[in-house]
Amino acid sequence: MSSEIRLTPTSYIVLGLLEATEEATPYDLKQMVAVSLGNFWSLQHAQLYTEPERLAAAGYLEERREEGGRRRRHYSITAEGRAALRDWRGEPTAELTELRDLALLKIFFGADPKEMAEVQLPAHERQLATYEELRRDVGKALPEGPGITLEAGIASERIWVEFWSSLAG
Amino acid sequence: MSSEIRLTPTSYIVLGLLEATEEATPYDLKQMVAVSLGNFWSLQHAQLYTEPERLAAAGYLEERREEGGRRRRHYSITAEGRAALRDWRGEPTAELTELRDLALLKIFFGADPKEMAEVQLPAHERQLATYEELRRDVGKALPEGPGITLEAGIASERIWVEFWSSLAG
DNA sequence: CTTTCTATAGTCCAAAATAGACGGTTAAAG
DNA sequence: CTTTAACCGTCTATTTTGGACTATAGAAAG
Repeated sequence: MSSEIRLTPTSYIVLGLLEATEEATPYDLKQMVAVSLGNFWSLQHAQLYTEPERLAAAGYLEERREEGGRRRRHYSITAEGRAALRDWRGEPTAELTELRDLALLKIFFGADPKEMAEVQLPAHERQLATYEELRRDVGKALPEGPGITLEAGIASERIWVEFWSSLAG
Repeated sequence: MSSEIRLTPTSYIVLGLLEATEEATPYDLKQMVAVSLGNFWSLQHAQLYTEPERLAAAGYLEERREEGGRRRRHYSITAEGRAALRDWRGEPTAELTELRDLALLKIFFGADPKEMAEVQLPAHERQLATYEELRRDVGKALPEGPGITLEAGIASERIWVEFWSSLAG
């Protein structure tokens, strides 16, 4: 049944999304990612095709393939998958936020802060506005987890707006 | 002389560090990363051995190999390397911060926020303290770029301390 | 001196992730 | 019917990760 595979964050993203939906195609997953955690954890769409396959081979998911037409693959989570997800989720992590900011990297190596701020400030303002709009529109309806991450996103964008403002002079 | 290679952030990190030092071995680079941008842009030490080789093959670096003993490789940046770095640095980017936060990911999928906060809060407090200490000790001596990124690190850690505090109840 | 310990320094491999090109299918509009 | 747009999926090359593994140099201990 299950060969040994390493479960990565990508794996848990797939498991987590499938726990909430009972069944989904990679394309469905792609859509879900796009509107939710894609905002704070980027991943390649190709991975949403290969990862479920890997997970299915290891027994964490079950695959059902359409007979006719597109022969889409539909995945659902197994008991084993649920268990793995539960274990992972239950284990708090002390790992720190990893920040990958190209603009900051350039500045570290001597880019002009003011010029950079002129480009970064509007970008972050837009992002902040998007999040706040999201909160206004669907905030109340969100499950606790996504609600909290949305707040985190807003808090962090606020900081960046402030930060780049200070450099914009 | 230079075959075509794709220059990634890793490439510019190597070029940027070498611009500041004239000459360094991969091990030196590793040390530099550890004390500076390693804080906000993680990379694998093995890359600091393979990347310079790649860059040298493409003409962006020059390699000098020790004759005796360890036969260490010493790299220095070429005019071509400097030009590439200058171009990259001069081009402001609108790309947003990419946030990879395992704790947030777990919470998104239903982990207990309070439990998580108990682990995350002290971790971020420690990190914030480290940065502030760094600023107190060497802050004034830092070049502009690293100084700004340090400020960014501090601002961002402050937010996280605040954020996790609010969840710790 | 020779062993042994520690910090230094480098290499390697398998697996996973990325970038992005490319190719098909379905449905709807004209 | 045909065109177009939205939908859906696969592929390859390259880069990155994680982490095991090896080796050298110098200092300290016997």
